[in-house]
Amino acid sequence: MAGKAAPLYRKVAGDLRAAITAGEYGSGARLPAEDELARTYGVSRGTIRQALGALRTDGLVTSRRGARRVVLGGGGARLQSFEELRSFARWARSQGEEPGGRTVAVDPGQATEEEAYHLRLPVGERIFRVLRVRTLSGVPVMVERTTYPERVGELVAAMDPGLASHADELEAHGVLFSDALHTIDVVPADAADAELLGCRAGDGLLRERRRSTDPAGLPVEWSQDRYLPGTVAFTVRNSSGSRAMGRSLNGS
Amino acid sequence: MAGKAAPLYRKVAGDLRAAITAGEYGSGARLPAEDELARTYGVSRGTIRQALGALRTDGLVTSRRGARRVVLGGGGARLQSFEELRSFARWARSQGEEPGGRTVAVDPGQATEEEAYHLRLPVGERIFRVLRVRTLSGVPVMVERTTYPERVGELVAAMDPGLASHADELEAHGVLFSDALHTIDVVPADAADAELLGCRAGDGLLRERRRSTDPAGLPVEWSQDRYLPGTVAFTVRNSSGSRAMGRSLNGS
DNA sequence: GAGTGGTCTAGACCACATC
DNA sequence: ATGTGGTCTAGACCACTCT
Repeated sequence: MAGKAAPLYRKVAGDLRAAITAGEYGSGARLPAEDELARTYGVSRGTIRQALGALRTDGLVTSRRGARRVVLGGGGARLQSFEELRSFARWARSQGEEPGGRTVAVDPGQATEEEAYHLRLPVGERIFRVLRVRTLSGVPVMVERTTYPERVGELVAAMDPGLASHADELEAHGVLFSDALHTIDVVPADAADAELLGCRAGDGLLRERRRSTDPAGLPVEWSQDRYLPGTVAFTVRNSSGSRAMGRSLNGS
Repeated sequence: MAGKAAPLYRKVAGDLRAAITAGEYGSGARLPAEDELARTYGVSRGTIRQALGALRTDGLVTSRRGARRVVLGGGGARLQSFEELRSFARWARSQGEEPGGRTVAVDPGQATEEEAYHLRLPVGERIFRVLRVRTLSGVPVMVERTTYPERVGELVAAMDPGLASHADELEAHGVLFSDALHTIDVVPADAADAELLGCRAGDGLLRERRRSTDPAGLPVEWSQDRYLPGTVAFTVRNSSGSRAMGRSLNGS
């Protein structure tokens, strides 16, 4: 079964990515020139540039006008290359971990001002609040509090409480996750966190708040995840050219 | 004095960005088609696409084949748009805060295995370790432990201990920061952190570890910053198309 | 001065959304 | 059926790096 034909530039990017991680181009090595790559792959320079652009935002190579591109990545060691927007379950599987989830509560309700703001709904609109505990290989590592707009919440409410991945199930129902804005900080565990995660109240937890939207720009979730210290870390790459990250004051 | 001529696509991107934040296109509004923008700006469609690509990675607009682009950003409210790779001092100033710094210690030494790995140097190579306390409006908010390769460390060692921005000074000496890989997690404060930040040992601190490289791909610093809870949060955007972020196991 | 990446153009075809 | 964005081509000129 042939998959849906990938664009040319993705094939080229995949090839180069593989060549780099396979060690054909070590750290600090210089890539072939764009014109040369265009000849060897039999495509135009524009396509090569599109592929190299992807490697650039992945942080695998640098580029500066006038000089050959230089390989940045792993000096022999593995530097995990992260793709796309990933749900907890998908990320866990990609790490060779077994993701689990237990839905503690699903409550319909009316949007507070904060929820309404993040979901772009009128205050008081019907929403669903879901509280879940997420596990890796059976060990609780994260508490997830998510607010869904009604149309999405209804789907979630109907799911098996032990389902490992809500995201997969939602996509099967046509709810797609396209863009997300994340805010990461530290917050003390409250009583509920402490009980669910088996830590002490007041312990510092790694918090990720996230608003996700579908391809049309409609918010599909507003979530607040709290991770036990030492279980996960977040990684971000950025470049002078491709702005992808920032700090912000307070946790507001 | 005319500034160095900005590329066309940046002007277009700036124009559109301004139009969006000025409210000409509210949240959910549809942008003009690429062809129309190309005509109104008198440039080719490729240039328009380059500009729109920048807005896309900024998280200002979505895009899907077949449909007009949709504005994502703030529903009337300010959604701070972060640019580029920023030093602590520059970021603070952009937030209207007064950044400060106090260099506690500068020690020449030999690279440990970890330092050597991150700076891509042989173990035992000469490096400089710098310990600084960073303040906002005079209040300590962060402890910064940075390891520099010798050529950079020598410059830092010669700087005024009260200098607010090492990055500005380094750039003036031709040391440029181009790419960075950040890892964010939570770590308990040690005795030194507690004293310098005025918290208790064991308190959870927000930790950012960072390796920065120059435009040629050479590492220029390996840093570990520890922030007092509640002082800063990190924000990240990502999309299905432009991969920019990931989680990783452990803090290793 | 030769090589290389950054920018820009003018056109083409296709897949998908929308009406 | 039409409009729109995604992909691709083939050229061009310039700014910069390297030697």
